[in-house]
Amino acid sequence: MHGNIGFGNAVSGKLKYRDVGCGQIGEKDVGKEISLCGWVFRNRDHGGLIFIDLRDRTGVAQLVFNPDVDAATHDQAHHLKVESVIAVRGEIRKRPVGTENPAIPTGMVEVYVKSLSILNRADPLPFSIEDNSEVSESLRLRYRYLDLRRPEMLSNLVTRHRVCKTTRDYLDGAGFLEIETPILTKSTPEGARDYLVPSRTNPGGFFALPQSPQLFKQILMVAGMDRYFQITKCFRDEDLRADRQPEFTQIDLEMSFVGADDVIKLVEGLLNRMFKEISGLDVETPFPRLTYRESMERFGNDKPDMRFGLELKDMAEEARMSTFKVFLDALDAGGRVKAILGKNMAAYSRRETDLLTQEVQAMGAKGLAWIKVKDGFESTITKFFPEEALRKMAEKLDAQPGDMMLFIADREAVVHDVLSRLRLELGKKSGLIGNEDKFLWVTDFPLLEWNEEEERFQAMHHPFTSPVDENLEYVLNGDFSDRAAVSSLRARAYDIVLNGSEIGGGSLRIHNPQVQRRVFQLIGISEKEARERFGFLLDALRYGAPPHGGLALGLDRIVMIMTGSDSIRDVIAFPKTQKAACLLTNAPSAVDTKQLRELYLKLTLPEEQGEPEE
RNA sequence: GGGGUGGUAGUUCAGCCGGUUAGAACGCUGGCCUGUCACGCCAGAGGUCGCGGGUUCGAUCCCCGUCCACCCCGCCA
Repeated sequence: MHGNIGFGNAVSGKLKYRDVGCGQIGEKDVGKEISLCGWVFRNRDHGGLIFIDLRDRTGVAQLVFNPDVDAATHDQAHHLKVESVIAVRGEIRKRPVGTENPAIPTGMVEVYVKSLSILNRADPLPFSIEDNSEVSESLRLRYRYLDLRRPEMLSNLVTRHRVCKTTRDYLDGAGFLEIETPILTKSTPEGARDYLVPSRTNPGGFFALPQSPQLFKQILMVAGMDRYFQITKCFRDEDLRADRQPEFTQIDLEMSFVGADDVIKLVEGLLNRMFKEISGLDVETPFPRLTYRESMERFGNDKPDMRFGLELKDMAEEARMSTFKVFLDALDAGGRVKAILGKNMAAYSRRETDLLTQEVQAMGAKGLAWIKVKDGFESTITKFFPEEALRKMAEKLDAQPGDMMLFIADREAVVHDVLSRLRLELGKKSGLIGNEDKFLWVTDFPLLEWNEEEERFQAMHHPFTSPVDENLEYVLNGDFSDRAAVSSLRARAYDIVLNGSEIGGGSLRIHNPQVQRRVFQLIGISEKEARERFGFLLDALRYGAPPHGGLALGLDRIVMIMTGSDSIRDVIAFPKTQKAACLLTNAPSAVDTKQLRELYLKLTLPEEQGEPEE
């Protein structure tokens, strides 16, 4: 339980509600007369003696109502409803020998209640306040104030608070200023869909809620703030997942006159301290680093879970030794043949391998090739391979008898995508995932990625990310029609990955207006467009912009991992559903036409589904 | 936008291969109980089977549509 609350000073008018928290009484207090407040957690009415567990944020205390102490109070207690809020006054006594409860911190003592006042009588609850209750999520969200009474939810919010507190302490100590940036801001072109806010005072004009404070923090660097941070909400109007909310919180920071290593070192220090102070874990720094390229080659994605092996192995050489058309065709078409180890999967039945094949097909692969390793090699495709190739492949994968080798041959993107997902699944299934937290930096991201639909390049990180020094000359003077050259540009960007989850990312920014213009050009933003959308940034870069860079950490995801939560909703006090609705307040909801008129808005809803009228 | 899982008492679930009175546990209400801690015992109340339509003599069950929650793909620089 968190912190020592100054309950002794909690005075409202002349009435002193309570002396301490329920969880704070102990043997040291035996003999004292005190006041407690809280919620009726459990009610054990023996007719004569009545035991009530009184709960507040600090814990639980057992109250005893004895008719011999005060008959009227005892009678009152007889009618107490669960989750009612009460205040009691009574004497702390040691529990009789043999009736102590070692399961709770206050279990050695109990409060003999002399007087009781019911501050708020509770109706029967829609669900009970228990940690292990499996109530439907919609009910929990609708009655969030009840859900949050569960100790587990409280504990999650306490952890969240402590992450914020540690962050503020650490960054303050490192010379950072906490500065707020606007929530009503300008719509950005690249990236996620914006949440829009119409402007009454500027008819037809819209604010957007920030997807991140990116531009403002860069402007703060130009303003000479040197080191900025903020724990702030970001908004993205995209579809939700178990670890994604439409509004989420970032620990956002930016520093002047730094290189990537400075930012990385600072963040390693922050995370190290967080995990030490909150989880009691000593996270080793510096964290390992992988380049994007290496991460893709070895794990198939840019946020590998480093808690287990099962690395992807390139099998092009062995495939070339074979006469297996599927592999050869993939290679000839410029694709890849790679494999992963299926630990202890040689016993798979035909049915099971078929199921696995269906799975990878659902992920986008054309098929799955497999070779079981027993005394020899067993598969319908071994006949296409010389013995030497089979042995080499087994060696690369460190396959032992009893294992199975799993191959995907396709375009590189498909091979990596499918195998990385397969790797995760196999890791989980085989119980190979260790329980030690594994941090990782992924560096040297491509500057741009090709967008098939729009047939143009777009920024992989964001358009303000600096290219690496070696690419600066090309960015400033090169010929952008050379797609291969443009594709190979790399960014001074870095992501921080924890247990296979991207918990943050950042970069060194462009602080030269000419470079910024050329990058806009690369991603197909015209001079005119750049002016309209980012004129203020381009201007700022002309009036003394220091080299700067920073990073943003996903607070919700960090707290999720620290608390072992499966859902981001369990670490947010008032989260939204998968449809981005708030079941507590019923937002979003319709507004009346007067409000719309004031904002110069007219609705054009799809055909009415309410009244089936002709 | 697509795929999947679920929706039956206040809650968590069972059930009904279409049939007359839809069950359990917990909770709730009343009673009994002076050492419990998920107290115990006895009795009782409690249902639009998510919603709309269809098939049928008859639908909680079958069919179609729809809404809600969750998981995933697309999407999320």
